[in-house]
Amino acid sequence: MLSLTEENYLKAIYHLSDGGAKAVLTNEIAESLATKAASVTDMIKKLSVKNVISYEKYYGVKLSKQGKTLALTIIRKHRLWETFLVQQLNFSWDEVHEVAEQLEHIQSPLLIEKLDEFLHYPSVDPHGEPIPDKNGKIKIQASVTLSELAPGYKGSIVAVKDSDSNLLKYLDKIGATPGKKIKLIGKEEYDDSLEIELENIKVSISKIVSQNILVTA
Amino acid sequence: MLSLTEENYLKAIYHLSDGGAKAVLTNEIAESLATKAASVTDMIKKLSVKNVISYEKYYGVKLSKQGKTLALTIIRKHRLWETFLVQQLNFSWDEVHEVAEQLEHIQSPLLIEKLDEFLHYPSVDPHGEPIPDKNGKIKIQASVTLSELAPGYKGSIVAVKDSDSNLLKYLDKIGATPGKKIKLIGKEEYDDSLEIELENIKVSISKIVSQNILVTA
DNA sequence: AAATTTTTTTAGACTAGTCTAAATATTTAT
DNA sequence: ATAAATATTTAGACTAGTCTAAAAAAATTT
Repeated sequence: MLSLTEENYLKAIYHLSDGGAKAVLTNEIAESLATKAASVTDMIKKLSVKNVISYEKYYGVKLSKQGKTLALTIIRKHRLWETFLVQQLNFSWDEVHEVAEQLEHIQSPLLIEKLDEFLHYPSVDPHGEPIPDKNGKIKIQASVTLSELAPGYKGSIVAVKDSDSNLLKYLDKIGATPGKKIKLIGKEEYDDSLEIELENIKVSISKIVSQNILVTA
Repeated sequence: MLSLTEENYLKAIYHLSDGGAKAVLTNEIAESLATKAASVTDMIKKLSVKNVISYEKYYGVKLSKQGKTLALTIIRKHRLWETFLVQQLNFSWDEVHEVAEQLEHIQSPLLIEKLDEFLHYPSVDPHGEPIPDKNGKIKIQASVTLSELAPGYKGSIVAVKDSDSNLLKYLDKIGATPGKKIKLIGKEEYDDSLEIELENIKVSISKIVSQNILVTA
């Protein structure tokens, strides 16, 4: 059984390691959790003793199989709650992140089972991110960030990476939400801003925004 | 802003003081929270500094106006979540207490507003207990415990006091749920057990059970 | 290859909440 | 009214999680 803080560390490590694929550095964790490297070192030791990560001094951290499963459970809960908040309680997609950060720590497997059923077993959350099933399996939809593509591309929006409320409000305003058809018209070499088309309307978006939009590969 | 622990103390004090009516002793709080009197003394000092209770050494604790409001907010959240779990997620009424104990600490006024609306502003929870509205107002349904009444009484069940899962399962089995019509047929002087009638079926219940059933006055 | 910079770890201190054991106050019984 | 019992508080210690400052290791630059 993990404490709330331990769960947050595990989740951060999962995201920073691209789902457990690569090792994560102490400083990366510290930055992501807005804490200090010294605190991270301490927590890493604790998590290591609990066998949810493996840890080598001055090297970094990798999730163990068990750690990965636990991280996926937390992410599953987070995304199911976000889905509930948007679909059932009429939250807008930019309002749900902070609340879901709290709800994801509620301990009750039965609750999550029943919530999943209530929502008819959704496969993606309101931001297009996949929801792990109860065994931790994720259905990955192949995607690339819009910033990696060249003019001429046609496809549709899969997901939005960042949960920042201002970004989400902006994307909502220009109609850039998961499922929408999108065309890449042009690219400005000077600042890498993109000219895109959404439902026959052309919009220009900055590089940083384009890096947060995932589209069909 | 209160910590989770502080919220639990406040809630315990609210219940033990009959809604803020009377002073509560250190030992009562300790017993109710399964902690030690010394810990209670420490916490009492903290809550006192925060002006949510008033405290006199060797005397006890009373809720301040602000403390009462905060306690009611927590109770409102608890009972709304219980209602959600039973009505929407198909929990049985004996399964909801522990989960609601966690959910009641989620901090988001918007969430509670939306949940209340989603549930169509319920006035009582699945156990018949009244749900405070957003201003902390409670609609009290006049009631007495079954144990106080004499044979010949006819009325209906208002609420069940204890949240113990085994009690609730038992009451469910004999059909003693809020709203049900009930008659008091007889009383056994030796052990104060009662003969009652629920939907034309006679059942005998023990004194301790009768003390937990609230019926219309 | 040595010097410098960056990253990570250790050492020691702090807060919230808890505990045990001892001291003190209050209540109850004689 | 005094003794005994009970309740409450204080004192000091412990854990989880955090921090700053200093030490140590690794990476980078020259």
